[in-house]
Amino acid sequence: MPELPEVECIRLTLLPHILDRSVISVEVLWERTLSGISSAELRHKLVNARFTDAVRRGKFLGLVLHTGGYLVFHLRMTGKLTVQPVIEERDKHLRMTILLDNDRELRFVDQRKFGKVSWADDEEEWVRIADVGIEPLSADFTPEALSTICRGKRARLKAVLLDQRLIAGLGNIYCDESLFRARLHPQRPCGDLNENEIERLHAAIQSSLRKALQNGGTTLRDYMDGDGRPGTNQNHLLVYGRAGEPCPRCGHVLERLKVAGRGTTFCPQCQK
DNA sequence: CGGGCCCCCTGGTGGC
DNA sequence: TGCCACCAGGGGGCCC
Repeated sequence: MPELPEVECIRLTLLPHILDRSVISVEVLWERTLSGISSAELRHKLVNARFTDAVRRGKFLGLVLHTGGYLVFHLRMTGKLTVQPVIEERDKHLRMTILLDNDRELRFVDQRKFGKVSWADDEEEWVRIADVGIEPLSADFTPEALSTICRGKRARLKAVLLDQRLIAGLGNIYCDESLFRARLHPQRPCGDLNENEIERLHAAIQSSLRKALQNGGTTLRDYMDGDGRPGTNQNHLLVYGRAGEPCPRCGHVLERLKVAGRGTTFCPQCQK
């Protein structure tokens, strides 16, 4: 499940492959992958346009064209974006492919069909589509900023961390990892945190995301970067997917519950 | 405001 | 070996 670190790794690995490449043709194999635009319209926007940049907001990836337009991706659960030689065999879950001017294709593969591709005519529209909260690795994300987000809220901590309108890019994996690192219970009412707990949570969010970035993302089943390579962060997860195993901090058995509709792994001993 | 549920999907799992 | 119910999960929508 691509979250902020995975989308960022895809952005970084994709960029050198698409930079200054022009679009020859566009093929949409599953029309419902598109959101807010038809394949005919998208073809019209893309053919002969040249990629100039790749940007990210939360889990949204924007590939920028020289026309000022943005090809916008949200990978949701199983979306994958790679650039590969056109002669290479196509995955059976290929949903869209864009032929570049160097005999390579930008391919969007998405087994579960939850992923979405959309289009923004300009930066303003991109900002409107990728309308999410503060970037947790930006300079703006200070303990004070986190405190403001949490203040007065009665919602559970995990629900707040998962809310993309508040903090951008955290999904189930990095929520559980961050809460464990911060030694905070996922069901704690958000507004109850004291200053020290806010600081712990702030540091934990940043360190779990930075570590995942360093490790090239977490590959549980599907994730791969723009070069088609898996990440290694799955070997460094502390609690996610480890229910029933001993807590790496205290040895108590890690437990699983449902919070905000998501499977949640935590240590009942360490996380208060 | 917040929680719960459904829906979109597919493939893996476990029960019979 | 086969069949089928069930589950996971990001996010939007809806209801209470």
